[in-house]
Amino acid sequence: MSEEGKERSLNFIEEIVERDLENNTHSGRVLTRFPPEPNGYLHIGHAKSICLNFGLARNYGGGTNLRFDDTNPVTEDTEYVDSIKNDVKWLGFEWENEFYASDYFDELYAFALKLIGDGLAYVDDSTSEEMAALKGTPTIPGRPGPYRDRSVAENLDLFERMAKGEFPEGSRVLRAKIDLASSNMLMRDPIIYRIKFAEHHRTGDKWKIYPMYDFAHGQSDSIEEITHSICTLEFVSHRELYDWFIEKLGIFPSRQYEFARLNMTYTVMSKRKLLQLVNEKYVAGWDDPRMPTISGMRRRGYTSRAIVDFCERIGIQKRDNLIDVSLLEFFVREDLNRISTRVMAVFEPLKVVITNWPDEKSEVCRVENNPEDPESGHREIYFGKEIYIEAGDFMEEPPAKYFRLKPGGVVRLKGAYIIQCDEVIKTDDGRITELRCSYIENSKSGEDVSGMKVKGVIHWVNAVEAVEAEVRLYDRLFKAENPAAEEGDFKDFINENSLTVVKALVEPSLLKATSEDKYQFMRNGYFVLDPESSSPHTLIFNKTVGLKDSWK
RNA sequence: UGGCUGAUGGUGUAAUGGUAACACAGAGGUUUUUGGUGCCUUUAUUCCAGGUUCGAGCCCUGGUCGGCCAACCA
Repeated sequence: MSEEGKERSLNFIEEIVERDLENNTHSGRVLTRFPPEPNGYLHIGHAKSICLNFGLARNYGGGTNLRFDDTNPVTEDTEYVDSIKNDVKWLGFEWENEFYASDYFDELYAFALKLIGDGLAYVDDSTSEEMAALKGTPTIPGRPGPYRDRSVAENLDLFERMAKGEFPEGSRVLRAKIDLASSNMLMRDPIIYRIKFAEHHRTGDKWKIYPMYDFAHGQSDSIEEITHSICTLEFVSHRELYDWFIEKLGIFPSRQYEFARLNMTYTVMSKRKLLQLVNEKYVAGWDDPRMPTISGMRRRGYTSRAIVDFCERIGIQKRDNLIDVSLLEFFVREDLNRISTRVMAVFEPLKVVITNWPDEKSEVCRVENNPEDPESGHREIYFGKEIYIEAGDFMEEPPAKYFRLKPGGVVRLKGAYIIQCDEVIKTDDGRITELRCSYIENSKSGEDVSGMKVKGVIHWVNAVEAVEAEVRLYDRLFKAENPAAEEGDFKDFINENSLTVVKALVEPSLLKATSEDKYQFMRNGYFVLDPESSSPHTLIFNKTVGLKDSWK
């Protein structure tokens, strides 16, 4: 993937992998995993993790398991499983195996039994308040509770009966017996199993007890013989526990490494917050084009290539970061510029009548589909007596250096003729309703022998063949650069103008658009058909991102 | 006030004891039948204080500042 001749420097995880390869750790095998919890849709932060995990495997001849971390039946659902699989595939990655932590519930249960047998786990009947009180604080060590020294036999009996559903939810837990005085709070006898009677999306009502993250994740890694288990920084303090279980259980020594999660300006990146936006209807759903979700970005017209390029550019590190969303947009534009079909669409139509054009005459114009791609060919559009231009492309009293249309001025109609503005028609109250222009006869695009030099080129649509379309314009979802870091509720910083809907007139070639096709509405931005459209009668386009605009 | 972890332009990322570089963003120019693209130029960086060294962004010591940890979430 790196440019030839010049070697890309390795990030710290690649260095670890290369060192392991050199030392023949795990016989030179590299197996990573991507472990989402199916309780929400994937976002751009997950894309970073996906690119890391799958990219590592790809570069070092290994594989990546997709493993759903489904240990909490209360929040998880198959809808999320399906969306996650779809998003990973769309990003262009293939997993070695599709696994579920719930596949391992029997083994995990056996692991718990072993710990109890070894005197390393016990059943605690305390309430969560009592437990919290006995746990101490970071500066005050915890104290043992009354159940800590139960016999192995009693623990075994109680735990088996928990599993059978003999005790009510929340009445007892299984805890690892480690060190109540540890400076790491997670080592102060962490809960490893709790009672829940909820229906699990895969195991149904088979289980009445479910393992906690710390007693499922690392063990799942071990069972699959994952060599490099990569997660985000907030799990650093879990690593001590992760290693403790591997040692006490005597299972495959997977190793955990942590990197900084992605943060991006003007959005939020936690599933909890995104779920709130969905549930409280601030957005239309997880795939709302304003969401930082993979599905939202896809619907908005972002390409997987742009997202993958972005993830590669931002790198992997351990320091906290807040990445400028304009970097993502740069990669989106870069990709779209080379692949999108150029078309014309007018958002705020201003009627132009070509006075010296014969009434019924329609003339074909041949326009390039994509100047960046010689293979893309041309298409035909028709020029006629009555057209629409963008209202903003005409100014009655323009500032200096304005080189679009003005009274008495000339402008090139993209792909067609040069016109001159002869007359401005207004209502009584001064509103401009129509322009009367004349075209320059021998100035047609491609066969221009007029000798005129025209600085301005504007887009247009022919009144008789233009098609109406709804266009959804998006702005950032939040007004604050880092809403999650602001004081108070992040929702107070929602940008209430993040969606603007306009009616546009577009060229008829758009009638056959699909949501796979990427378009550039010339001089405006990149657009994609929304899946809600039912062509040909309700065309709906999403604005992916605007063109850069150096005119102000 | 415990433990863990981190600190390089506005934002990211490199430089692995030897000239602080690349990208984005900003500014300016040029080309252009998109005020797009391309091309060129430009602004701006090692948290602080000591130490080791011929030489420190990098190593050592001490500070400062940020993040994470006291869910029957992951």
